[in-house]
Amino acid sequence: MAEYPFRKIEKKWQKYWQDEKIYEVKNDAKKPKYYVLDMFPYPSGAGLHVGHPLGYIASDIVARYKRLRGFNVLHPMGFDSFGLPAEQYAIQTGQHPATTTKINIDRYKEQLKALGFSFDWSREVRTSDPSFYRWTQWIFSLIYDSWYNNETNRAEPIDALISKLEKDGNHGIDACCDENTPVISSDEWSKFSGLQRAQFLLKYRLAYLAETTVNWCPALGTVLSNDEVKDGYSERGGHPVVQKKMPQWSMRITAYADRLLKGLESIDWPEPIKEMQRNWIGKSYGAEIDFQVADATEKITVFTTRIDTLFGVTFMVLAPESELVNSLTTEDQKEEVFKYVQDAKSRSERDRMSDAKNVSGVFTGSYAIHPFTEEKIPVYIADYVLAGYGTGAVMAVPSGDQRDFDFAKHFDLPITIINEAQKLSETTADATKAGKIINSGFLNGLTPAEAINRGIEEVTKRKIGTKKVNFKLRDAIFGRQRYWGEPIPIFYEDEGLAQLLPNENLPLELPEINEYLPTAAGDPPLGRADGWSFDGKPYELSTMPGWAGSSWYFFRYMDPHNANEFCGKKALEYWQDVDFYMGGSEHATGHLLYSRFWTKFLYDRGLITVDEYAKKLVNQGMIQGRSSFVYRVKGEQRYVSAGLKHKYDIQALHVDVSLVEKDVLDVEAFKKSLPNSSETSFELENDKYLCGWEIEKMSKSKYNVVNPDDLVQEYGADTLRMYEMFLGPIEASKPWNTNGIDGVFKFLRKFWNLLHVEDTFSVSEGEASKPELKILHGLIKKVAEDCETLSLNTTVSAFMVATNELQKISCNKRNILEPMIILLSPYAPHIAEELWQKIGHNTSVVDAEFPELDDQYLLEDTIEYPIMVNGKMRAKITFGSNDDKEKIERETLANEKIQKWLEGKAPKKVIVVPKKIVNVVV
RNA sequence: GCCUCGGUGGUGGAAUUGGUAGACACGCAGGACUUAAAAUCCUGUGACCAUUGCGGUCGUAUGGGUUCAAGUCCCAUCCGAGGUACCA
Repeated sequence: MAEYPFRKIEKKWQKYWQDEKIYEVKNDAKKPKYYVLDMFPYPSGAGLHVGHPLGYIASDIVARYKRLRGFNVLHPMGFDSFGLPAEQYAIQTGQHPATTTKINIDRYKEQLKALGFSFDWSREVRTSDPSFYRWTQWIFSLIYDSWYNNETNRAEPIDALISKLEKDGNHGIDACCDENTPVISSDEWSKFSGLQRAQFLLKYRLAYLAETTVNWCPALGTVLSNDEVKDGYSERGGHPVVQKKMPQWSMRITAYADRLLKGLESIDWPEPIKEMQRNWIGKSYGAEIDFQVADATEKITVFTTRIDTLFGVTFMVLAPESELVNSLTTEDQKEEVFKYVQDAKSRSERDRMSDAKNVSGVFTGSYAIHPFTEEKIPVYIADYVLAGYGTGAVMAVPSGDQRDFDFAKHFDLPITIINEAQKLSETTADATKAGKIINSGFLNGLTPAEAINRGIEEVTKRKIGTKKVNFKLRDAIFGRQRYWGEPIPIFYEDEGLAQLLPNENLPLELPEINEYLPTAAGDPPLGRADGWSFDGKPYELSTMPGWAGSSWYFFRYMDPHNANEFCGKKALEYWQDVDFYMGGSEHATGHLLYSRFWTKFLYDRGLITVDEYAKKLVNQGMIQGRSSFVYRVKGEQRYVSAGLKHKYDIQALHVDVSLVEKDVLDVEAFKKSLPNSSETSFELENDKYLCGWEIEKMSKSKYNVVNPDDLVQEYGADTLRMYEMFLGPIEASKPWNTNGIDGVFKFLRKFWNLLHVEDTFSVSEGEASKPELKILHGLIKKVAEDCETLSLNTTVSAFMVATNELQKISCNKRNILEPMIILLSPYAPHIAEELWQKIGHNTSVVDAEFPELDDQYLLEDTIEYPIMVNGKMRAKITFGSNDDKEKIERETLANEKIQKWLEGKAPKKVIVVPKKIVNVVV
């Protein structure tokens, strides 16, 4: 068998593809378009590991497949190159983030090119490139210059709002805006000063500056968005995060909450992602109800989704941050309340969460009056009520809500049953919606669903409440107190009035600074830049968050070199949207939500033709590492094999996976890596040192990182590509394991040898036989189906089977092998290209046509009929050829044959399954 | 706690959606070639029993159910992964 010279082949074709610009794609309106997109990577210093390319390989297969199918395929790649790690590195080393970013990008590109992807590198984008971020800034300006009109249900230019204000004031304007926006008349508007107008408009702008409670990370010296905080720690670096009030640039994503929710119905995204976005948006239907405070003018407004439990309310609770706290606290309680509120303020988000099980709270001294029973109910303050959700106050129904229940038990407050089906224990409430309402005045006898409607009706009638929809979604904080991000194109007038930098001054490029730390005064790093001002008026010092550039980059690929627009009209009309988007599910509530938001915004402003940018999304699973362990006897320089470890008191240590093959440690190599190797001894089993293993996240510190470069060197890119697909379904997370890669390599070598005799290329010109055609067409069908449904792992198996079969019958016919090369090309492009050329073509295999499927070869020439005896399938009778006109005849025949077969068997009961027989497809 | 997926040989995983479970690959065992090893090729490989009769029994986390027929559908339980969390 001839060797398959993968190293030579892969080098040769990668050069050819680059030199001949094979993968460059034109905005060619004659062909139907297909846009295959990968989530662009953040170029980290560690380079690619084998987990990264999984998605890229799958999408590359789809891209190549679609190209064979006659589509004009856009398949670009770029880099999300602003971000924290480069800046952290800069702080430590003083190296400019741009420098390290460039080094990392070069390495990524080299690694990606070695894998033979069909990316059109001429369309590469980098978010940190001024020619790119000038358009990120431009979009920011546009968002700043817009407001959300609830009547038309879309974003509109702020000018439209201004003319409305000039005419009628803001009375009757239904818009998304700051909650505390006063109603003003046109007269008042006209009397406003410039500053007042600007401040007023900020309440409406979709990008706005406002005093907000933010997630502040002291260690990173910046604010973080909700999705960047995990369990009270920063996602990057794992530093504690606290709540802090400060003026911040924000984006009014809440204006789009409903449309972001509704849009999910129209896109083919994985259900878990949609579910996560739904939960994140968190729409809930309910009502707001006012509770009058006894002997006072104040009212407490609460939001509830369970107005049917209204008569179960026995107390009320305010958030510590609630504005009502001061006015409702009585003189006696002042000290206690003050202490509690201070305490709540000083605790970090993390502390509050870890403390969730401990019930805490304090009585204000005030009472509210239940609107229906007129009873006096105490008003408490507790930190389980969140200031940021609903009204920051709740009506507590201890019988139906666990938190209220715990609180009531702790403070010995009454608990009223309001549903006949409620079953309370000493420790649990029951939120049932099963039974009928009891003890509830006019709601008695209704089901909870009926009672909710009836309740809303009643409070509306009495003008003490209204139907209300609430969202969990918060506006997105847009400023970051960091250096390595897009500067926000805003400068400030003398009175502190924010002004947009005129578009002709974009891009506003990042200035050079001497150090990447906050200034002595605590300002962001940009405060260090000399002359960071527009005509002497200081620029905004914070930069944009990581998600800014990634929220629209997919449009830039359509027209990446356009110097006049973010993307040309023609390009947008042609490419429209992404047909196939591949990436990780970790971006569900970050990038994947923000980018939908920006898309809807751009759509509203008439800049694009779609309001969802990705028709189909596929999540590739995460590839975990398989860490290997050696076992050292505690206190000794002695290592024992895994099977013997139970005999000793041992310590498990990570060992570099490159020293381990099939769980057997290369003892000599391991010895070399130890400092005092001469004193080290090893206890083996069966002359081998066996390692233990564990599945963990792939990371440098666990010594379990498998680098694709090594595998490409050893087996070739084609083998690695097919092996990664062979590993299992693309969506599944799985540990990396190189053990099976030999099988795939053998397959490619076998395929190579179908077209070679010894080292000489050889195909025959004979007519293909029916069995040969059957193998080919079976594979055509399989590849086509699998590329559409993305079950790429089974395709690799199908290739192996087909190749084995062809080898067995020594088939080397051109008519069979030429189409097979085309079928193989999306998966193993280098070998396909080489064979394609050898078989006599002088164009690239990417320009080939996908072989046409001829069903006739796939029809069975025999049909099997099942014979059931006593409920078990006992036999199958095989007969007949597959001709349509014989169908009926055969069915009759089937029954006859079955009867005949049964003769002499004397069965007790015979069931012939008609469904199956009828269903046999001819 | 809640939501969403999952649980199939020694391992990764197939199974046309209700029709002979375990394709394909790894691993393992045996054989061929070799002085030998590696490489390569061939054969076997779910478990148990019978293997001088070509077979039988049990098997898709567990327990029930529907059906002539269940890995697949229904109910309950257990376990694992991911998401989310005082969201009223």
